[in-house]
Amino acid sequence: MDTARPLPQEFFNQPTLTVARELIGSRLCRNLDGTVLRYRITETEAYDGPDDCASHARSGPTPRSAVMFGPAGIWYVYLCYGIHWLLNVVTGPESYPAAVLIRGTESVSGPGRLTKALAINGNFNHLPVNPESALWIEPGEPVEPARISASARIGVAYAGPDWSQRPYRFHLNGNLP
DNA sequence: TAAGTGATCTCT
DNA sequence: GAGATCACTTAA
Repeated sequence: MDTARPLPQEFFNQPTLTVARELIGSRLCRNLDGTVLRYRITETEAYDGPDDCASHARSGPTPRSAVMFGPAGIWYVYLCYGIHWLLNVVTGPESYPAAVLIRGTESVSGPGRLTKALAINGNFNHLPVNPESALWIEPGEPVEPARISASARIGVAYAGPDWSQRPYRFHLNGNLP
C-alpha cells in the first residue's frame, strides 16, 4: 500500500463532514526548505454550506471567503484575531461554499499554533493541496471509526445554538487538550 | 480572566 | 471612512 501518495483533489470533493472525519489520522505534510515534516491530524472542524451561520460564507462570497466557493482541494488561509493564521481546505463541489478547518495534530494543538509550527501564512491562500505548494496531505494508518469523536465547534457561539452545537468537530479519542 | 492584534465586514 | 467583530493565544 502506497501511503506516500498525496491525497488527490477528488478526495476533497466529497461531503464536508465526510472529509472532516476522514482527515483524522491522515498526515499533514510540509516541505520546509527541502525538509519534509509530517504531522498526524487529530482534530478538524467542518464549515458546510451557505446556510452555516458559523461559516465565513454565511453572507455570500466576499473577497476573503470567495475561495470557499471554488473547487475542492484548495487551501484557505486567513488571519484570525489579527495574530493567528488558520488553515482550512476547501471541500465539496464548485459554487458550494464549504471547508474543513485543521485544528490540531498529534504534536501541536490549537489551529494558530499549528500554522506557526509549520510556517504557514497567507501566502498559501488559494494554493492547491499538493506537493508543488510545499503543503499537502497524505493518507495515514487507518483509524477505527470508534476512535473518532464528534462534538460542537469551538468559538462559534455567535452563530446561535442550532449551528454552534452541531457535532461538526472531529477528534481522536484522548487527544483533546 | 482579560488583553493583544489587525484584516474584514457592515453600516453610515 | 468609522466602528464592531472575530473559526485564538498567552500571560496573569
